[in-house]
Amino acid sequence: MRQSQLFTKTQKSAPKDEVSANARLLTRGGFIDKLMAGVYTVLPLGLRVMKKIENIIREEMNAIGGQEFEMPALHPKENWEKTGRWSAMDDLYKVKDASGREFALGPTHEEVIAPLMKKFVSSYKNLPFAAYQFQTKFRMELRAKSGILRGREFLMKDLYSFHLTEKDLDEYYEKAKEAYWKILKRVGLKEKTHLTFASGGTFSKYSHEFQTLSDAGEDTIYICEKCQNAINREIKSKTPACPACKGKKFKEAKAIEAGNIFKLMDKFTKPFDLKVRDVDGKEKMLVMGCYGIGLSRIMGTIVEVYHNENGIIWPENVAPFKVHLISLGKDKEAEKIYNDLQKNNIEVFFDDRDVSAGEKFADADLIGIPWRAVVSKKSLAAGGAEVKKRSEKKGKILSADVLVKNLR
RNA sequence: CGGGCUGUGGUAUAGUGGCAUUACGCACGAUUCGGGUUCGUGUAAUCCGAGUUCGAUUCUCGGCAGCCCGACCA
Repeated sequence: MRQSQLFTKTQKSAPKDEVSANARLLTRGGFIDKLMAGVYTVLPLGLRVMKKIENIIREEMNAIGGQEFEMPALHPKENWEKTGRWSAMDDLYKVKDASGREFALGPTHEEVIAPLMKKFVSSYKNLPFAAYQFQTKFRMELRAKSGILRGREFLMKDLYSFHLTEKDLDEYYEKAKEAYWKILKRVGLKEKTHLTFASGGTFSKYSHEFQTLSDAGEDTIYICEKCQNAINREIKSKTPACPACKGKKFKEAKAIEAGNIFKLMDKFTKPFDLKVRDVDGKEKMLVMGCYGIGLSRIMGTIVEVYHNENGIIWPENVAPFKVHLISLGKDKEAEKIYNDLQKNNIEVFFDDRDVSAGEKFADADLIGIPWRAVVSKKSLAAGGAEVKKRSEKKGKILSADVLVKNLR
C-alpha cells in the first residue's frame, strides 16, 4: 500500500492526558482513535494488526478442534436472569427498547452458547465440543484506563468447551492451555508471560491467567523462583506455596492479564439444563470450560512490551506490513522495487510521499514496521536499497533481487 | 463509586476581568531533499449552564468530559 493513499496521518504529539505507551503510540501512529474513554475506533493500520492477531488465534483454536461461530452482542434479559447474573454482574450494560423490554450487551457469552448447545447437542456422541468466536464485548468499567488495555467495548476471542466428564474437561483444558502458549509465542509475548494461578471461583480450585510482565499492568503477581509459574495477588494470602512445584520463594511483579482460562463445571449448563444421553441411556449434565483472550488488549500489550522512545517495534507476525519501503528521490527504482515486492506477496508499505527524509524516517520509526528499505540516490549508487531492521541501529545495502529474496 | 488533577483552533500550548499567543497540521506559493528543511500568505479555538460584574475565556457554584491513584473486575 502507498502511504500517500493512507487515510490516517501520524501525529507529532500525543493527546496531553494519555500516559500509557500503548495509547500514546497507537494514537500518534494512526492505529486507533478514541471516541470516548475505553471506546476506540480501530483505524486501517490498527485493523491490519488486529487481523494478524485474529488469524493467529483462529489457527490455534481450529487446531484444538474449535468451530467458529458469531453470536449476537444483544442478549435477552431472560437468559441472564436464569444464571443470576442480570443482578449479580455489576459491569453488565443493560439497555431498554421503546416497549420497555430489557436487554444485556454481552460482556461474555455463556448465556448464549449454553442454550444454543441445548438445541443441537443431545447425545454423548456429539461430545466433546468447542465453539469459539471473535466478538465485541461490552463491560461497564467504572474506570476505563491504560489506553486499550481496559476498555468498555473491546474485541475478544472466547472459546467454550462442553464435556461429558470432568476428566474430559481436564484434558481439553490442558490442550487449550498449550494453544494459548502457542498464540503467545506467535504474537511475541511468550517470553514475558507467566502462567498464573488465580481465583477459580466456587466451582474449581484455580483458574489460570497468562500474565505478561509490564509496568503498565494492573495485576500484581508473585513469580515462583523455582518453576517460573506465578500466583495472582488475589489468592496469594491463602496460597503461600507454589501450586505447581511447592516452591516458597517468590518475586513480585506487575503484569497484564493477556488471557484467562477457566473450568466452569456445571455453573452454566445447570441453569439451562444442558444434558445429553450417555451410553447407558441416562441423562447427564454437561461440564463446561471457557477460554478468553482479548485481541485489543493483546495489541496494547505488544506495544507496551515492544517500543522505544521513537515508536513501536512490531514483532513480524503481527506487524501491519512486513517492510516499509521509503523513497527519498523521485527515481523509478523505488517504484520498481515496490512492484517486485508486491508481485512476491510481500506486504509492503510504500512511502511515496513528497515530504522530507527526516519526516519519513520519523514516521517509519513511529509506525514500527519490522523492516525498512530506503531507496535514494545514495543507496542506488551503493548498489540497491539500504535495509534495516526497526529493532537495530545499522542497516546494509541489498540489491533489489536480494531484498525480495530475503523478505520472502 | 471515593480522591486528585485538567478542560483554549484538528493536535499541542501561552496569556488575560476589556481586539485571544505560539508551534504543528491544513490550503496556496517559493525553497530544500539521508533524521520531522526554510520562508511568505491564509485558515481555524476559550466544554456546557447559572451566578457575580458595565463587561467572564479568566472569579464563584453546578454539570459534563478526560487523565491519574484507589476500590471494583472470569
